[in-house]
Amino acid sequence: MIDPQLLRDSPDTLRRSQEARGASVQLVDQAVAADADRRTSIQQFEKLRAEQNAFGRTVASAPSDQKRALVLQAQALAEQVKNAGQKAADAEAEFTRIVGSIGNVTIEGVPAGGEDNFVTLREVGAQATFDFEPRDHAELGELLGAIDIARGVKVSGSRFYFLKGVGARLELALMNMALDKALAEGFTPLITPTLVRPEIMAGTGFLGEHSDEIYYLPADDLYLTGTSEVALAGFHSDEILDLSNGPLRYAGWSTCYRREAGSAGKDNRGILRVHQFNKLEMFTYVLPEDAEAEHDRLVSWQESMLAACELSYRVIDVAAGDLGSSAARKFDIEAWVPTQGTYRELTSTSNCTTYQARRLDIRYRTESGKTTPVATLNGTLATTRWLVAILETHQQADGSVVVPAALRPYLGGLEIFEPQA
RNA sequence: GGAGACGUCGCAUAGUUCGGCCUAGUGCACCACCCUGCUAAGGUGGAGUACCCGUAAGGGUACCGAGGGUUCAAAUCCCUCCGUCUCCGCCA
Repeated sequence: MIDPQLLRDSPDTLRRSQEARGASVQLVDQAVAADADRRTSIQQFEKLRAEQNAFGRTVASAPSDQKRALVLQAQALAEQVKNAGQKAADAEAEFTRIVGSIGNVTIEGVPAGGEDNFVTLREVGAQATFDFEPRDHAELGELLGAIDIARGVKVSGSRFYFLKGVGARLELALMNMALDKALAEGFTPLITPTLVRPEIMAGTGFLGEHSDEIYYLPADDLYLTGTSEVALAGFHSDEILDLSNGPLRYAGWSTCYRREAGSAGKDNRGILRVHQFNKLEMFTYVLPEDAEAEHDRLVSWQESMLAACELSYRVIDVAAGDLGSSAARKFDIEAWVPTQGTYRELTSTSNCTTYQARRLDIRYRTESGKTTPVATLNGTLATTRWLVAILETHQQADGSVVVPAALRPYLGGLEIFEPQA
């Protein structure tokens, strides 16, 4: 949720942000009107309620012969209070609905426009070249006995797979390397629930535009999370945090589930786009004024992971129209995928400023003792998808794959994945 | 899965019998000041969260796990949900 104060003080800021996102500018004016409406109806209700409270005390202390008449009067007042209360509740709900649909205010410098309007901040590492016809990761995975797509489909349907042998080991190695990286930076590791309640899913903003991306279990009224961000953000919901010793940083590991509705026919081959994968996610709670610096730190940690995997990549500043509603700015790191001749997203890191925290009621105390929302940020440190880029980038003519040096300690010293006979 | 108990302002507790004297008492911890010659004790006062009005001082409303209901009036009565604990059963 945006800061309601901003709505009153500088609605133009919000209008510009909505415009950059390609979202409704008119929504801002509706919100301003709903805010005014809400406040007058609250005033009316509270005034009546105060009268009723005062009257109640006279009724209680009145002699019994007067009580009957007083109660009669009180009944009329109660009716008015009830109506005013209903009106106030309705106005509040309407205000919340409208304000809730306004996206976070984008940060100065975020490119306007849609998916294709991103700005490339930097390209790092040479793109792999081969003096043979490179195999794609699906083929390599089969050759190495690392990925078994056919059996995944047999057991669970399309977009499911088994990681097997060195494939399973590579994924665990990658996750462990990422975890060590996180530990070195002071993160607290968390293994998070992947089934969450509706309030938590709604609080993190995933039930809005992404709702048909999410698996839902009606028998239990629970949602399967598409990222541990959901549980990590919910972790401190309704709490007042102490950030005086610096940011709270969590590294959450979990399996992620995505329906991939609407992407039928897209990335059908291999494990680039699947219904289930694993991810190590960074999530940090920081003071609002430190959020942008923290965002840069998250990106640099991600970059060091890609560098450790010896991948070629670019960092992009995602355009306003392609941000989720919670994000004020988002950097994606995309790795070069040789057989596709293009960059594909391996990580994403969002600065949600105070937007997500306001909805989840996560605050800290300022020096004056007032409570105010914290800023939250999240970013990927490793996912199953990385296997695609790692396998393809480091392949050799015979179908073997050289293991990046940094990963070897996590694979018992294994230096090369050999094709199976 | 069966049976039962419980959820109160940081922590601990009172209040729920029989609705109004609860604007929720008390202890501990906390903050400020006072007193006291010293690691202690005592005194006075303050202190929750959110929202509304107000430049402010201040005033008001709501909150007793959550949401509904009954009532002139709900911590207290009724319903639903969530959670915790104990015992039994079953099973990793």
